[in-house]
Amino acid sequence: MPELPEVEIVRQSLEKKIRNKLVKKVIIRNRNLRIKIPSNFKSYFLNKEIIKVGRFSKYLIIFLSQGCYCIVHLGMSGTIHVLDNKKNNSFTNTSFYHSPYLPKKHNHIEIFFNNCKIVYNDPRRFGFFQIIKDDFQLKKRFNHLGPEPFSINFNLSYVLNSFKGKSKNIKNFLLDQKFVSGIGNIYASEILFLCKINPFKKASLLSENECQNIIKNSKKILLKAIKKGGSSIRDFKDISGSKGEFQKNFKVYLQAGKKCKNLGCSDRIKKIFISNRSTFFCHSCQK
DNA sequence: AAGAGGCCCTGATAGC
DNA sequence: TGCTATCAGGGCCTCT
Repeated sequence: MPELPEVEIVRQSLEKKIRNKLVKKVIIRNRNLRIKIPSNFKSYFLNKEIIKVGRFSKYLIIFLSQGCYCIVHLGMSGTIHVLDNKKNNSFTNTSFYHSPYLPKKHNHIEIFFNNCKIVYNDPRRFGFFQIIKDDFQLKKRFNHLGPEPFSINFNLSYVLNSFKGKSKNIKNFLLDQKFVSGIGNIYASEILFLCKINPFKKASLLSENECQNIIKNSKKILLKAIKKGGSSIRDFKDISGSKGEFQKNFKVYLQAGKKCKNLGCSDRIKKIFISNRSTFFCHSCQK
């Protein structure tokens, strides 16, 4: 589900809800996420304050008082829900008003505050919560990831240098988090359509101008998606259950068989598979 | 050693 | 209705 824009939407709404709040109670219902929840997990949250909620790439970073962090990754199907406690008097489940958006199954983690609780739901359990004990470990944790598209380090010389001598196609490069972090399968297709570059094209064959376009349009697409509240296909919603709007702006993703949206093009969008990931493009516009 | 593919897991949907 | 097959927004691991 979540690429950088969706995670950023979750971050923004989550921070408003839990910043500066004290954790009163934690319930773990299923420890078997992608990274197993350790037995001492609760102690890092209990009676700690949420200093802020940050993000790098597709990872949320919960800053906990006393210098610890909790990294949250939503995997493919993870969602975070906030439920307000309008009675404000106890921590039993029934004291929280029912949220119509909260699924009945797969609510693995619940973190309680005085007047609300957050619930982590993840049917496929590809996501995780991971405690990071200090700044050094935090830096190390993200060491293998490339710059975000917004970073000044994601520039022409970096891109040209990364592509040099490589046989990998550009679609796989955009999905490679070591190269650039935060782009996933939806936005990779959208970016390449905007750049008019064929997803199969070997990155080393891209012109300087095409590389500039990749940089420019990666920023453009992700920023626009954030502005629209992310993309909601299937089940992405923000923490209060509102859907994003960017899926209405998809030019190629999930548009197989439909007419290309470029003016004057009468071709239809094709769906193909590259490295087992669905890829959408216009054969006429993307060379 | 770069790069492709399999795999972790459950649910929704399509087709019979 | 109910079975089976396929696919899904990620990322790590293994094999070639």
